[in-house]
Amino acid sequence: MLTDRQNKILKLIVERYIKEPIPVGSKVISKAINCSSATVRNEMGELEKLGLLEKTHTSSGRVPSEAGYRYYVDNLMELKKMNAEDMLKLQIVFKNQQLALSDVITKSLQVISDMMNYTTVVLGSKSHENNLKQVEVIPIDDENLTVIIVTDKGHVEHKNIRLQDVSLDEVKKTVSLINNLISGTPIDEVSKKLEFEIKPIIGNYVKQHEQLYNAFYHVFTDFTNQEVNVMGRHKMLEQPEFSSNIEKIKTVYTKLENDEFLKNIEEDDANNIKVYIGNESNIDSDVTVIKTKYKKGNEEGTIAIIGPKRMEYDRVVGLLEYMKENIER
Amino acid sequence: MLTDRQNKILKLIVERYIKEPIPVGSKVISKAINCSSATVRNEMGELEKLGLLEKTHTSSGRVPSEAGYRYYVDNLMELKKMNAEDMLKLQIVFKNQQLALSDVITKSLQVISDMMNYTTVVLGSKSHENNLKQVEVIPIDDENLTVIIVTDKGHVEHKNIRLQDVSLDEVKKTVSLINNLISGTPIDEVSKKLEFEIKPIIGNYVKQHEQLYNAFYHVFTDFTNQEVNVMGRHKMLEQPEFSSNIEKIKTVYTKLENDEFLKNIEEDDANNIKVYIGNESNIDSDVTVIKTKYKKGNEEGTIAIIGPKRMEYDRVVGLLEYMKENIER
DNA sequence: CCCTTTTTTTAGCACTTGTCAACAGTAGAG
DNA sequence: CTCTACTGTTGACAAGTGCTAAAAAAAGGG
Repeated sequence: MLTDRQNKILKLIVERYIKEPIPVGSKVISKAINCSSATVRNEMGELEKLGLLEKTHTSSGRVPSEAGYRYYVDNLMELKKMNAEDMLKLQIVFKNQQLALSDVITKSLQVISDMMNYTTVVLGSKSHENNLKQVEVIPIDDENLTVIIVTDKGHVEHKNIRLQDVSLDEVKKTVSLINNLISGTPIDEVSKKLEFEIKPIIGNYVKQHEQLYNAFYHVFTDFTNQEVNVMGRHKMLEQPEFSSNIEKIKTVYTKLENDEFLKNIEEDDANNIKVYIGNESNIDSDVTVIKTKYKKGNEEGTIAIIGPKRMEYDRVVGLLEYMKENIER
Repeated sequence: MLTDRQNKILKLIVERYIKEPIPVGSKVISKAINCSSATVRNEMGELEKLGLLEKTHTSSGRVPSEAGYRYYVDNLMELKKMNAEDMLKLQIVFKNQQLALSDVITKSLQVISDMMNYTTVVLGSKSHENNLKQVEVIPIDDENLTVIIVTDKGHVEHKNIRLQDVSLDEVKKTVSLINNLISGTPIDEVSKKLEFEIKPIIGNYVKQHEQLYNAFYHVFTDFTNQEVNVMGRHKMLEQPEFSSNIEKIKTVYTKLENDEFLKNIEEDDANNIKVYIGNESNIDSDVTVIKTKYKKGNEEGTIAIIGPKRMEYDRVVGLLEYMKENIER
């Protein structure tokens, strides 16, 4: 357990370092807490022994360690209220009644990325959690048609397919078969069910049944198994810890462009706000991910803010809380 | 007009520099053309006077200038045939009969990005060139529904909207009004026509006509005015000219993430393959864009490959020619 | 006051260029 | 056939540049 003074010092160091990424020395702190710099040095030494601070080299100021940030987030941080201006910007998006929920979320995270200068991510619900609700087709011309798939969680997706020598009537019959026989099935299992429950039936009355089956088969296997939306990737470039290290930029950017990778953000099923600091983020030792799940009716997903380890934790956590609240009611 | 020997030297320098980004000196060339290095130096001096070569500093080897690359592309380059392996990879995509054309193109450019290690871009046709063909609605639940818009160029898009206290019947009537009265209109002008031709009519029989009108209005104003698909942005990071210069990475990446910006690639309406070298690319002095339009039936768009100025022009142009051929037949 | 890191300075190395004088081959005039 | 003037080529050398590693100086904190 830390003393009050140690807590105070640690908090000061973390917040100062977040403000400006230069190691903070004992002098600056001593002024702020009315102690001699020597006293502060002793306390800093103690905090270093506890693994909460570290030095970049033998004789520099201290920098928070990963554990230091963790301790700060868990024990010292005071949530920051949003300022009126930022709140207004978000309310404009929220108040737009015509927008579907998923669009509201995407747009507001776009706004957040710009106002916080961090990268933001929206993850939809996974396909195995989505059940097929409805399939519709719209003919485009004699060869092409659009298939629309609606899931019970409100996820809608469309795909264009090409069919030769298949009549629209045959397609419509097949669609109504699918709607009657396998709606309610998790999207992931639809293609399997198509094979065993639909293919045998259409084999009897559709000439090009193999082709028709194949087309629908691919529509469902290609179904986005989880929507991933990343906003403001380049905000990461502005962070000084990256703009001086090309290798880091490469690894971070490659991960930020890999949807499959970003899906891992959702690994934790907790409903509250989670903070993954440095290596915990699985992206880079200098990256922090803050995320939360949201759930409104039967729609759910994850929103995340990605920034440097030196991120403004108090502002971001406060903001995410505000977002979650606004989404869920 | 350049002499044969000058052409030969310029070609050697460009190709060598493309292979490895180090200024090429007179010795290397002298070996390749059976001349003394002094002779080569004389010729190189001549080429520099003509503005085709330049030096990085007073006493370094020569590097092609922008005009040098231009001359190479226009006069010296011999198109390279694709190797069998690469061709096979693309044929797998092309041979997939069920895929709609736009999906074939996107997928094959994804493949190309991986095999060439360049960034690739697909631009769809612009919204003002697309005319509304058909609108459909699919009810999701009592508040939400999906609107599907189909254009005459085969572009399909769907949007989810929320309507309160509007009956499905009213929506369907409105949709059939739209289909009857304003299909054929350029997408850009649909919202205007909605106001003058649809709004007055539905005002008579729909209670929440304002809301209904607003929803459709936004569906059309939010219609993607041009689809932009970028693949393999991070390939740019691997290029040595960028990985040693953070500023360049920032500017290039910010532009590569800005869809509005990328749309400028299509400025030129030419149908053949166009090469924009360095500053001509409008992205960065070290970036080259090679692009071509394609047109198949009533679908059209632009595909582009973006790489360093030091890009393998012969391979890329050959590849784009192959792509264009395969798409258009 | 001591100590370590960081920055600046310095020196040496490897490389390429430009220049110049010598040289070889060619074509035309006498 | 020979002489001459000219052009293009060659080898050698001095000068300039960037890069690297080592040494020296400066800065900042304990």
